[in-house]
Amino acid sequence: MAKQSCCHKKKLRRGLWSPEEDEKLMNHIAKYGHGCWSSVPKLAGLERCGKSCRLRWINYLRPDLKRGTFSQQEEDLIIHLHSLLGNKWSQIAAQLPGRTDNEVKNFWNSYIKKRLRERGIDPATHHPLAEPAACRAVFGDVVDLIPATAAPLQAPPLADPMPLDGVTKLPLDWPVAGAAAPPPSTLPRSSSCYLQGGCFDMDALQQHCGGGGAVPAPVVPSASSSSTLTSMAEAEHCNNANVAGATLPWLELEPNAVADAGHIDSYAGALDELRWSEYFDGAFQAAASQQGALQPAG
DNA sequence: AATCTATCCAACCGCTTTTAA
DNA sequence: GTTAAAAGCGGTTGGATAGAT
Repeated sequence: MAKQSCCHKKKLRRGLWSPEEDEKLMNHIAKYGHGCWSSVPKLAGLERCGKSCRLRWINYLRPDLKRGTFSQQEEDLIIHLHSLLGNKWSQIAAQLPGRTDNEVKNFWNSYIKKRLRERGIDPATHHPLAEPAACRAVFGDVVDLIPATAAPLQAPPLADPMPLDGVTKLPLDWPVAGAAAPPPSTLPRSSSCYLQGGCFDMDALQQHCGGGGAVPAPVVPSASSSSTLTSMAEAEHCNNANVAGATLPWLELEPNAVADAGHIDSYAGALDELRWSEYFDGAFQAAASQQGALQPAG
């Protein structure tokens, strides 16, 4: 027989919370704090299990919750952090003030995942959805720089479970794909892929290219509103494209020329679309052809 | 207007980790 | 060192709602 939850065992209320229950829980915590969660329902006069109370408080009642739709910056940050941490929702949420792990997880599953797939990126690996063989054909041995794990952009095992906390509590106004990045010394090594405009590991790449500055300057997208989806594409491919001598077409676009702020959003959207279509139609093929040119004849 | 379908999100479930006795 | 309880976490489910037919 399947194990029953604590709520089942004690025949406690389940399902959605009523405003009255919320009020009871709020009042109790406001007066006494939560203390031991298992004792909260009894003390607060609720027919819920402590676990349920805790969840309700954390995900819904906490006064410091932000709620509402996620901003572009938050979205960027989530994607970025997911590429580093994987499905560590609590750790990702810890970098987003006022957001809960549940909220971030839901946002990822219902929105970002879909967006990434639409863009041809595997949300699980942050790699293009292209066939591995085709990918290798295009990117050649540069692909070897990418760890063959499920999460290629993932940081190395973290000694501190949450080093990001101490090192880079990233401000939400930080321009993820914008202008100057924070000093590299303040950032996790593995973050360079996004923060510096997109390399998996500049050192490794440099070595791969023979060192001595053979690596082109990192590509720093100029569009202020460009999403991390774009950054990811850059992070995923810019090295490949650069190494292969291809220039990403959108880099020449000048969003600053769009003076009317009211059109920024639609412009950004259009720009995003343009980048992706041009990227796959242009730079991708350019890289492919370049790669082909590098292959021994025959 | 009725029905179907897709989407979103709050809440639950069960497992793991941490803490206290 | 062992054990049980509590807390934390990530995956999943189910209900509400919006949009399409």
